[in-house]
Parts: sequence; structure tokens; C-alpha cells
Amino acid sequence: MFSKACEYGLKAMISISAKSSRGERTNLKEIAGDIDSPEQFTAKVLQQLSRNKLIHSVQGAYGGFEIPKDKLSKIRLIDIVRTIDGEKIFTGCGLGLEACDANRPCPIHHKFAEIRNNLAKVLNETSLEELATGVTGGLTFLHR
Amino acid sequence: MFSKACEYGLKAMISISAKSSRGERTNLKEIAGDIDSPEQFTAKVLQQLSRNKLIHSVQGAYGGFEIPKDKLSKIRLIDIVRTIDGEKIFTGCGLGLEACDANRPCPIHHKFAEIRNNLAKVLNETSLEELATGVTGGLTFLHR
DNA sequence: CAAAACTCGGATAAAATTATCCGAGTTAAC
DNA sequence: GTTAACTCGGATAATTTTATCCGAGTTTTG
Repeated sequence: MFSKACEYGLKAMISISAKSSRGERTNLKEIAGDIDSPEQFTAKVLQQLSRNKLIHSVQGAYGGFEIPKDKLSKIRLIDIVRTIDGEKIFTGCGLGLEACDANRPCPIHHKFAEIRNNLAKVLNETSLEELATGVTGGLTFLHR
Repeated sequence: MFSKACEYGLKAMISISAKSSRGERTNLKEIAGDIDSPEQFTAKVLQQLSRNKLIHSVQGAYGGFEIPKDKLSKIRLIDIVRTIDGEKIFTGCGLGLEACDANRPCPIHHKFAEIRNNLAKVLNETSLEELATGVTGGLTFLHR
């Protein structure tokens, strides 16, 4: 469904959110520990998220990553997925056709439009805040 | 969503179905032409489908691939996806956790279970015959 | 039986994705 | 101002996926 990079990105964002909602800043090592991901690869993903203003990075000692509290309810999963995996998952043809639309649909176009729209809807409706709350409350988990 | 191999497999199966429903046998070159795919890579996918009894292969001159007519309405997209991409797309965690279930769910577990179930439902309900009819009637297309 | 038209399957190559290495820059504490 | 704890980013390596090569076997036709 999502690339590994995107999976790490989503988990990292949720981990950062949980900390940020308590006013804590976290860092690469802590994040990678929380989500059980390769540190350096995760660093690349965090850089990408930082460049796209989804998180705020602070260099130097006691630095790390954080998300301003007022943003927690505004960032949605779809923003993260868009940043890392792009639009393809939302608009791409289920059979990989370069051009596939209502005018010249692939055999599964209509059935898949519905599934993709539903995915987009869920990702669009789900805020980071909501998911961070679940993790903080011990109801959901970011690693096995 | 699906791997390239699976995309080619699905398109190839639809192409073969369209021919088989008219009693025609087709072959690798024709299939790759129909679905605009790399010939040799498509050959590997067809071998896999053949070994798993989803299509029947005939060697030698005038050989090729075909699907017995009585199977056309029985083969569903889910059979093809299972053969090529496996179960992961149906059961795997949206965030890539090794273990993710109702007991120890990832933050998006419940929302994604619904999407995946819907995908499985669509793939399970869609027969090859149905899709081949659309292509034969010029309503849907297997290449750009 | 020779030639042509096919599939089969092992081997290799190319490309994309995932993962790691490491030197450099930034900041806080002492 | 030195050290420790960080992020940044270019370079490289490993792995997986996608694509191609090619010799061998099968079958039909003439």
C-alpha cells in the first residue's frame, strides 16, 4: 500500500505528535526506537518531512523534532502520504495504465475509483492528534 | 497498490479471457502487444499463472495460452492477485507492523481493516468473464 | 526429418527502493 | 572555547523488483 519510507514517516509523525502534545521535543534516536525503524533511513524521511514543513527540526544539542501544538489537529494523514509517496496512490490506475479515466477506463477503473476515494477520505479525515491520543492512552501501538 | 507483475498478470488474464470466450487461443507476443507490456517479463508472469492452474499453456507451434470456457466465470480477480502478490495486501498492516491485530492494533488498524476488506470484497466479486466482456465490447481498455 | 512457431526456465542485467556510512555544521552546557 | 549531543546531506551499499538474454524443449506443418 504505502512505501516503507511512508510507513516510517507516518509512524514517526505519530510518535512526534505524542511527545509534542505533552510539550516534549524528541530526537532521531528516540523516534527510531519508538517505531523500531533503521535510524539513518528514518533520518532521511524526517528531513523530507521537515523540508515540507510538516515538522520543525532543531539542530544542536538538545535539538530534535517537534510539531507546534496548534498544528497537531490540522495535520492529516493525507498530508504525510502526499509528501512521501506522492499522488500516485490516489490517482494512479489500478492496472498501471498511463491514461485511465472515465473516458477511456481500464476494466477495473470504476470499482477502483471507489476504493481509492474511500482511502483518500479516510486519510483526509484522520488527524495526527487523534492517532497520537490512541498511542498515549495505550490503546494503539507503533511497534510489534 | 499491486506490483507491476500483478498488473501485467491481471491485464494478461483479461486479454486471454477475451480471446478464450471466442474460442481463440492466444500467445505471448499477442498478449504483450494487447496489454503493452515487456514480453519476457510477461512470460514469467504467465508461467506463474500456468503453474498455478489459472491458465492452460500449450507448447509448440500454434501453441499459446487459453482458459477453458467453463472457468471464465469462476476465476476472480482475487485468485490472480493471491497468486502473484500473495496475501500481504489483504492482511498486512498499513504501517508495516509485523504483528498488528485487534488485540494490539496500530493506530490506523481499524480504519484500514475496512479499506482492505472492501478491496478484498471487490476482488472477490469480480469475475474475469465480466471484465473480458467490457473489453470485447469496447467499453474498457487494456492499454493507454 | 527439417523448419518454423511456440513455451520453459535458468542466468544475468538494469532500475528502484531501502539501508548505511561518514564528514560537516549547529547548539547547549560547562 | 571545548566538548557533547544533535541534525544535515552527499555518497555508497544492499536488497528487491523489474526487465532482458538465450539455450533447450515441444509441437505442427510440409
